[in-house]
Amino acid sequence: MLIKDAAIASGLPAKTIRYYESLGLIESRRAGNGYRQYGNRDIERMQFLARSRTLGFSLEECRSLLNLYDDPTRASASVNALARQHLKELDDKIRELTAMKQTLIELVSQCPGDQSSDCAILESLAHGQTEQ
Amino acid sequence: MLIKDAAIASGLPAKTIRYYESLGLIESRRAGNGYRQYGNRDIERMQFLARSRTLGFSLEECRSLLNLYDDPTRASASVNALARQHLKELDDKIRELTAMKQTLIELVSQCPGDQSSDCAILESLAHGQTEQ
DNA sequence: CTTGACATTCCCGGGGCTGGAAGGTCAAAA
DNA sequence: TTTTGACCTTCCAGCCCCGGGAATGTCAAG
Repeated sequence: MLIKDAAIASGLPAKTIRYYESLGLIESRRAGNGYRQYGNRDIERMQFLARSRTLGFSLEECRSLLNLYDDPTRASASVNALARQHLKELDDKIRELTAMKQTLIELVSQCPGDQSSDCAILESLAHGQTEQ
Repeated sequence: MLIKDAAIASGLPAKTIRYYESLGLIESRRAGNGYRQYGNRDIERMQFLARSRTLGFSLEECRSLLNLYDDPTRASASVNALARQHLKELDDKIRELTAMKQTLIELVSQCPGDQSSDCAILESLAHGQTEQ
C-alpha cells in the first residue's frame, strides 16, 4: 500500500504521515524504487495517532501513548495519569476561553452596533477592566 | 521612557513590543543613541493590544481594532461585527475542546488505572469510536 | 512515446512569540 | 579612570504542527 492509500485509509494526509515518520512516530519500509509501503499494522498505528490527535493530545503525548500501547507490561495507571493530565489541560483551556467569551458577551451587549461611533468594546480595550 | 519601563507599564514583554513594532502595530521614536522612547499614548496603545490579546483576538484582529479606535468616523457596528465574529470562533473552539473533554472523561472512567495492563483508553485509540 | 498520476526530498511560511548571540551605551562604583 | 553591570540594539533560530510548492523520479495506461 502506497502513501496516498494509507492516507485515505488512516485519515492522515500524506504530508503528515511523512512528518510523523521524520519524528519517529511511524516507520516505513521502502519498495525498490524508494516508495514507502504500508501494511495493516502501519495503518492501525496511523489511526491510533489520528484518534489521539482528535482528542487533543500533543505529538509527544501521542508518542508516550504509542509506547504504552506497545508495552505489554504497562500499567493502565500510566495511561490513566497521562489522560487525566491532558484532561486538566483541556479544562484549563476551556476555562480560559470561557472567561474570554463571557467578557466579550458583556461588552458586545453594551455596544450599540449602529452607525454611532460610541463603542463600549473599544472603550474597554482602551481604558481597562478587561481582566474579568 | 525606555522599553523596559514601557514593558512594565503596559504588561507586554519588551520582546513583544519590538515584535509588534516590526508588524507595524506600534510605532516608536528613537533617542540619539537609537534607543526606543515611549510616551503615555504609546503605553496606552500597548495596553490596548495587551487587553485585546487577553480577549483572544488575533494580531490581525487587533490591528483592525486599533484602526477602528483611531478612526473617529467609525461605526460601532463595525466593532460589534468584529467582536461577534470572534465570539463565534471562541464558541467553536470551546465546543471542540468540550467534545474532547467529554470523550476523554468517559474513557478515563472506563480505565481501571491500576497495575493491570487492560486499558479502555488505549483500546479506544487503537480500535475506534473516538469520534464522539 | 507521452501523458498524468503518483512518488521522492527539500525548503519556506505561518502565529505569536521567546531565547540567545554579538555588539553598543551609559551611569555608578572601584 | 577604568570597569562593571544594566540596560539597549539587531539578527538568527526555534517552538508546534503541519501545508504549499519546487524540482525531480517512477510507472501504468493511452
